[in-house]
Amino acid sequence: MDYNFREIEKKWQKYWVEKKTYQVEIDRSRPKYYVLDMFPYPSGAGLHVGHPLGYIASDIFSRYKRLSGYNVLHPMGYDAFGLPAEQYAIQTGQHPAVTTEKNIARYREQLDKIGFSYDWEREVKTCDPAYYKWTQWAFLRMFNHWYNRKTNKAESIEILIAAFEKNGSAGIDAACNEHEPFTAAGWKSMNEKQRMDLLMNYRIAYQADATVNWCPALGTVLANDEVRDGVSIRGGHPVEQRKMKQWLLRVTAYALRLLEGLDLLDWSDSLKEMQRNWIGRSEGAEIAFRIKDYNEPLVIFTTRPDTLWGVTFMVLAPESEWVEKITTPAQKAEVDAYVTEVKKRNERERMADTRKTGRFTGAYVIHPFTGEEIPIWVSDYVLAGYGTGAIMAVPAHDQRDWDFAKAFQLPIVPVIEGGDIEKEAFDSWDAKVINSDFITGLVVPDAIRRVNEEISRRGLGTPKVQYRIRDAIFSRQRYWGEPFPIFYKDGIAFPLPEDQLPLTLPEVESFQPTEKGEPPLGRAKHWKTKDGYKLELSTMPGFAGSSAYYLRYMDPKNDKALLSKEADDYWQDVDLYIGGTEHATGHLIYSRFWNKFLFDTSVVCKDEPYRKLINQGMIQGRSSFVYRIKNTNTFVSLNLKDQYDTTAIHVDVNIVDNDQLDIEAFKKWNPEYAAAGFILEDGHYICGWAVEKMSKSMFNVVNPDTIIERYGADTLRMYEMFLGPLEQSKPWDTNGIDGVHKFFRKLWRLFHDQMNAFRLSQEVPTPQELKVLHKTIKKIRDDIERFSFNTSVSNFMICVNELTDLKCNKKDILEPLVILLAPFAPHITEELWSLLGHDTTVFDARFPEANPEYLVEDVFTYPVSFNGKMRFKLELPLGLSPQEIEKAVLADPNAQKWLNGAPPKKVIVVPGKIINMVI
RNA sequence: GCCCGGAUGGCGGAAUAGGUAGACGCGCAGGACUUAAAAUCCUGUAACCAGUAAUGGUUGUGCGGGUUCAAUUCCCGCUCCGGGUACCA
Repeated sequence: MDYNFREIEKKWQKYWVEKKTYQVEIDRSRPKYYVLDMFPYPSGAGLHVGHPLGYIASDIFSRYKRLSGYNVLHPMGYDAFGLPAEQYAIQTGQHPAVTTEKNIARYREQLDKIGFSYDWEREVKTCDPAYYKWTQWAFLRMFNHWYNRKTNKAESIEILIAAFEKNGSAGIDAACNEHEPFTAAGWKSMNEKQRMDLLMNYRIAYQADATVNWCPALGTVLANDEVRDGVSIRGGHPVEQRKMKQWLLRVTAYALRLLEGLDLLDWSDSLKEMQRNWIGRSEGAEIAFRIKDYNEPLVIFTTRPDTLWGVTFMVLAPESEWVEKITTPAQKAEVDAYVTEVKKRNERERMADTRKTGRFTGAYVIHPFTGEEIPIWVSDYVLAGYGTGAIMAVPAHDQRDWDFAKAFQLPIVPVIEGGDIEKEAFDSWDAKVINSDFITGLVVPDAIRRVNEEISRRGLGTPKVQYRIRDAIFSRQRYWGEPFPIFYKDGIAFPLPEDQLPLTLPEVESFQPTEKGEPPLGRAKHWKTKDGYKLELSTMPGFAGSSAYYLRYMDPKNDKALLSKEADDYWQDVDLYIGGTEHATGHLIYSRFWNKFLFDTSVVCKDEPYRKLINQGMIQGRSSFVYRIKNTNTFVSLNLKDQYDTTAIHVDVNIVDNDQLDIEAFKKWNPEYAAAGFILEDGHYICGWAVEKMSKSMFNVVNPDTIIERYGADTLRMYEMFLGPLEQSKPWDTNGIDGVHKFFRKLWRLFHDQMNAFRLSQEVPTPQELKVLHKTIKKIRDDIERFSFNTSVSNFMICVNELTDLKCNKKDILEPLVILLAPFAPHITEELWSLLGHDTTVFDARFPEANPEYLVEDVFTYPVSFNGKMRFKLELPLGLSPQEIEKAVLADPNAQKWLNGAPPKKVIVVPGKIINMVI
């Protein structure tokens, strides 16, 4: 074999480990560059060819940066806590730590075969106590900080306590939960429990009652996607909405900074837009409506105060505490029954069902301007968690209110000009307001301003900004996660001292909840502090460990700090982050929040963690089908199947090559088909295909190991890039892989003679050869800089094709080419580099620069167009002026033919580009 | 419903700043080498029309308009596909 990729790849992978080629240290003589991949959750299924797509791209960029003189940090690790391992543990009794370790080993083996330049000395695993010590540490810091809205940052809780001692709650502007104001004297008179309860309203990591999906039979909180039709997917047990004490992170305090920070990031617009929608800033006003026969007003939030005169009813969320307070005795039975009914359904179901239901409470508010009585209803189309959990309904101009009004025959009063409110609600920003007292005749934005002024003046309300984003529920009633460094004394939550971290996950004999309904940690023996106080039983969610992992890579073995000042100062932030869009609103929000908190508290020097971010597209499966004639064991080839009545059956894509079925392998694949008959076309069985999600059940999973075994890692890497633009989703289709593999063989032959002996010429290259090389250098540099790796592969092919045509085997041409290709195909290039006589890695070389001198052209073949259509080509010297070019073209017999004797109306000459004549 | 992408040969895709549409690869067809096959190499390959042929012409980047000497590229209006999000007042 000429190009022996198996031997070459094994040899260099071993070399890299032995020589520690990819180990990096702080080196102030070189600029840093930090390239990060979103670390994987090590599932039991291993990697399929879709997973490495982003890793290959980031690896190419890392190697390119290294060759360009940067000190590149390119680490990898595992997001190792998580639900699948725990579910598996419940089913099989195997400890999640054991299965996780096994899966990690398998991932590592697969990753190593692809030839990545990770510095494995810096590997992190979120389930490692040495790692999660710092997750717990960050949680404690959040517990001990509050958010000061005056300074716009997190500050120590001690500062807050000092302020309380001096002035009570007066003068404090904090992101906090609602509570009664108090004086300094009041504070001083409080006991410890009262003070701790009060401070809990301020902490950035705090405990509060939150509405969750609670499954009593399983004894745990479930995520929305684990519940369907009011029962748990696993086991079919009923699930109810319940308010439960949970740990939360005050992400909302950072809403504005998370929103505004986006502007400076080099992320795709679509991703930023997703985050903006998730944060969901909306400007409006809070308006107080006096409740008839009641002292306290009902406060609502609206973005359209201009529609105040169109309000015909009010609606409360079923969970609103107002419901119980104001419902009249006559309505009570009906309302209670409704609220109970609604509470059985989770939020997701309520949102999915847009039919309007509700009940009248019997109570009324008084309209602040007209003095009219307006009925108060209760309905589940109003969400408890947004705004104040109550709305003013304007059915003429809000479709949801319109639907509700129609369902319950409530009046619909138009206050905005235009539209047909008989058919649907009407909404407009540039229409005029009607029927509305002092704002009648104003356009909507002016009307809003005017109403806001008036309600402020009369003390009815204030302009307000609402955010859709909510504080993150941070506790799970689960085993396989980070334990909280929290203990309870007399029912009060206290932080564990920092020197007792990490608080390691205890052993339990079962991963099920306890009989009392406590989380699995309730089973742990001695789950107490040294002094005998009970420790928190819930654990942290999946996003805890992934929120600051990029920082830990900078200084992974530090046992004194999350990272040293020195490491932070040198590595700073992630220059390039590559990963999937699925983390747009989870990890990427939490991680930014976490980083901003650490920034506020001077742990890190950067306000944003990920400067540039690229979302690689998903690789979908390309399923293959065989067609069985109904009620037979005979299969008919794709193009003949219409002559029969057939059933399409998924067939393992690994026994299909270029859509041709390997019939022998097919017979062995499933005993049912051992005796099958086949109707062939041209001697082959051709399979049909479809693009579907890559999954076991579709038999379309392709494992990178299989591809590497057959073609080598360099071919896999290049082919994944060749498939199309990085950010686009595309099906995995091996139909083109031969072309890439042929490229490597062709490249190999440039360096070797017919006997496969390495043979290069020392001759001085011709201008033509230099041009091919330098043209390629320029293109590859451009391609890499804009992450257009698919075109790089094409350009390498063109280069090798042209050098083959020139029969060029000159060292001065091929040596730079090797460096150019090294980021893409590290194994073959290391081999060629060493054959070239070097005894160090090719990655210590310098990336070649294009010399424009070799690219200078003296002639250009002009496309000559008539009315924009290209008709013929004309070669002219490049030095000519537009006038000379025009003269030369008009003199050409080809032009005369098209001009047909008449002079052109106009001639456009763009030197070096095009000639266009208008006739 | 709303937001964001996308649509180019038989297929994946290219065209980076409005300037030769279809680079590169696959597939397919024909040929060379071979007893044969594989591998390799060479040639051709958007569609349609005319011609034995070289060649010539017409159409053509989802659809309909527009701007321009010139549009895959910019603008307006649609269709379809993918993703995100959804009673957020």
